[in-house]
Amino acid sequence: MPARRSPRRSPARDTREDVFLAAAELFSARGFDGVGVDDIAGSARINKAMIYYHFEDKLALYREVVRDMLRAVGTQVAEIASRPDPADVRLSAFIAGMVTLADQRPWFPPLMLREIAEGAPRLDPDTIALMKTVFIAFHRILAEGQQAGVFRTINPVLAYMSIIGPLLVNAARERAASRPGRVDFPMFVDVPHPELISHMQQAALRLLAPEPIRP
Amino acid sequence: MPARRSPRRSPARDTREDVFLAAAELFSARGFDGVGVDDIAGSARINKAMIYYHFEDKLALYREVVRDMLRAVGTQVAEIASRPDPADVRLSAFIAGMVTLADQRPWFPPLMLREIAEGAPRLDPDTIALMKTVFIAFHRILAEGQQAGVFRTINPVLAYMSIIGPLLVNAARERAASRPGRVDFPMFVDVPHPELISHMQQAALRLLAPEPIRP
DNA sequence: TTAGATTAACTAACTGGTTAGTGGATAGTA
DNA sequence: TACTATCCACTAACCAGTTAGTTAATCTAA
Repeated sequence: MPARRSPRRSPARDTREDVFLAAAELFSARGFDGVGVDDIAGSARINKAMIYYHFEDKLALYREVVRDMLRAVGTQVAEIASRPDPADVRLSAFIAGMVTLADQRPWFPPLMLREIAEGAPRLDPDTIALMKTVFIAFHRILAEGQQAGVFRTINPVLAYMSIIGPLLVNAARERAASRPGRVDFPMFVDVPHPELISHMQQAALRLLAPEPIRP
Repeated sequence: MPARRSPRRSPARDTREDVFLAAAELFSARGFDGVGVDDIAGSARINKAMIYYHFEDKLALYREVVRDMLRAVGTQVAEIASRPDPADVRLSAFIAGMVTLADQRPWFPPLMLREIAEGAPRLDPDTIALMKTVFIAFHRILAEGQQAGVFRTINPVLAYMSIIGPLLVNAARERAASRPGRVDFPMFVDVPHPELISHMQQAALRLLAPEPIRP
């Protein structure tokens, strides 16, 4: 029998990793329901069946992407929160860390915004627990800063929103703008990361400063 | 010529409106691709074909939801921006107005976050233009405040993100928390709107205050 | 003032295309 | 040979959109 199969892919490639990255990219851009398993297979240049060989199903693949990203964020911010530095320094590091993580995993912000928008109905309890970790790390910095007198009294949830909200929205906006087929929007300009970081650090410190702005 | 009649089988029920509201609710919760036309029909308790009787197709229905919402936001913030009040007063009104609008059209924030996350690839130029309107209104308040010396120099895009980011994320978070099948999250607590408004107004004024926070 | 004509509003059942997931075969490797 | 990685071809379910036909409110004319 003559072999009618197409040639095998070179073993140097890590198929599982290829699938993961393609899935992260696509889920980030179009959401869970907006991406077909065939799309992922095509983007990763592998056969669709390989996805089911390496992952249980589409949902498990999606969860793995989200879990990977939340694990990275969670461990990093927990480390920052437990440093011996003063709270305002740790807060600045928290912000810089978030920007860096969004740079390393650019699919993180849009994916996160979607999960917030729909109340994370697809995530398992373990992954939800990782989301909590990030808030808890922020809350620790805030509470210790308040005890030390460098931060004012403030609703922690609102403070958290005021910091991660702009970071997520800005990152998602930039990412969407950089994708092909983007929309012409005066708002869709590039902001250099150093400028973004110092803006957000300044905004956070102004938000939390104990004295009123105009005595 | 005889006047065109306006027959209504059962005047108590407006089918088109029912479809619109069901679609807004579902698109907001699950996104364009996460909602089937059958879902909308079922939720509105009408036959699926009626959706195609009242709207061109699924995409046209989606666009109508987004356009309605952006029109309301656009006209309201344009009106606020053109008031004779000082810039800081207008900025506070801008924030209060956004919260009120999110209250009247609760599907607005999640839908908007999704559109930001994916770069609004489904929206037509007219709808995009409405999005620009909102930014332009904010920009006008900011620029006039800077000229009057009540606001400091700041990147307008970052300032915009710093204000609408928390508003959108917070509203989406609250909405997701109130939906059935929600997730248990310490962050998912209710924040009363007056508290939210005054927090965001204070945050915005602190962000834009000309003097450094610690002289 | 009533018998038909007209039309908006509606329904049930269908169609053609798509999608998540599978079964089974093949090839490289230890 | 046994095991792992890979691909082809298929299926069952689903989903956007259509079609043919029904119902009832209003209009027209004798």
